[in-house]
Amino acid sequence: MGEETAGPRQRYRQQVRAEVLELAWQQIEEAGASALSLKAIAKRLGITAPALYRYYASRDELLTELILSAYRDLAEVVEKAAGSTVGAAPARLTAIARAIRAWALANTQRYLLLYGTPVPGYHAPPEATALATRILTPVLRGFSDAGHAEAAMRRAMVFWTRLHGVISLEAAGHFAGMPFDPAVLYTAEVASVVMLDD
Amino acid sequence: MGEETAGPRQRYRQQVRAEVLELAWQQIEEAGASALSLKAIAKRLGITAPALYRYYASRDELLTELILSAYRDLAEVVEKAAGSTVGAAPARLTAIARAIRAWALANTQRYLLLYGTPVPGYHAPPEATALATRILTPVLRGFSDAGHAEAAMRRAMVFWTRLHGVISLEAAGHFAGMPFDPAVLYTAEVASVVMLDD
DNA sequence: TGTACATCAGTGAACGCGCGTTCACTGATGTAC
DNA sequence: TGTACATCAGTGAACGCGCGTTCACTGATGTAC
Repeated sequence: MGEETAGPRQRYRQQVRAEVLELAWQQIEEAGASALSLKAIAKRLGITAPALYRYYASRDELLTELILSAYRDLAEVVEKAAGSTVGAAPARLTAIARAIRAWALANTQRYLLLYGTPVPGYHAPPEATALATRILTPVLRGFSDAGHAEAAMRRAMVFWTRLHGVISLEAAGHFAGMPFDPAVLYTAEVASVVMLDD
Repeated sequence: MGEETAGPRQRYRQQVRAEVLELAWQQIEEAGASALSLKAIAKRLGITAPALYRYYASRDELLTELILSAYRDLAEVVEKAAGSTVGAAPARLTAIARAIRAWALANTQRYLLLYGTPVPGYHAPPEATALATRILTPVLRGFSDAGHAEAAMRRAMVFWTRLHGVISLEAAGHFAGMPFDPAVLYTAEVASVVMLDD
């Protein structure tokens, strides 16, 4: 009790914590997750490094917070896309796929932090796995209209891997040398799995 | 001229260069590419760090050598798989796909170095792009049996992205929380693109 | 075969850098009476 | 409304660490005569 009536200090705390996250994202977006540095964030905040420890206990805790908030962000995007689309399942799945790609391209490093090469030495908390499945839930629901549970699961996995295949290569810049438009490829891949029947 | 008659010093040089690469791979396989450290390699070689500069001019040059040799390695694997399979194109493509996955799982970090999140601050040389297309060439040839060039190209890209989708998520450990066998999924995905017709 | 010289692998000390993290402290802000 | 006290955000100095890289050097090895 007393937690819901946050005093001015609590409010300030939350605000600075959010600012730290924001600056951390900027830093990651510029140079990748392994370049995340508490000292650099402190400098940009106009604060000395030790002061940061008032808000995050360690670099790992900050990284955890970043990953969880990215998962939550993406989960909301996916759920919103699923919710705002009326009509049949295929249309809903297509909307989800589009939303994911848009989010991934707008937040390249954030996407790679979630689904790319793992940060060496860092182990994600169990909560991350829970959020990852939460993101897949609307997809699973989209496929469960027709067929039994196991078939729906398999198609959800195909949905995930096919989309990730295009997005991750694009986000990592590996399409640079290829004479092919990833957007066109993506649309085709989405259709391939949404229309799939077996 | 005179290059082909390598003296003992030249031979020794090449041998140490190869040893350095080997230790670098071990290091990368253990802690990711961003953990690559000249000092650590030197220590493992039983040599002081400055001595390494006799063999590689900088960390970047070593990284370039690592990336190029990984590309060459994978290219050989793919070409060998393509060459040793007699018969129709689908069988050849399936063999290629199997070889790629086997290589990727045996050399997780090496695969991620080529196709995963790019190393921050490092820019691959143009030669890398050439090797990347060389790897795709047997795939392209496998699809060019039927259809015009552009269609073959598109199917090669689909081959690439679908396989990468499964492999990269598996290599990065993102299948851990999923109730699905990536090997089964991979086989199905390979079949999906090899059998594809449109 | 023996000697003089050139080559060059490897050493040890040192550089400047940025990192995460600790510690004892100051001083402003909020709270209780 | 005014004062005394507690809280706690932020400071500054310092720690140990590992990094890439340079420099002048030593000493073993290969080469030319």
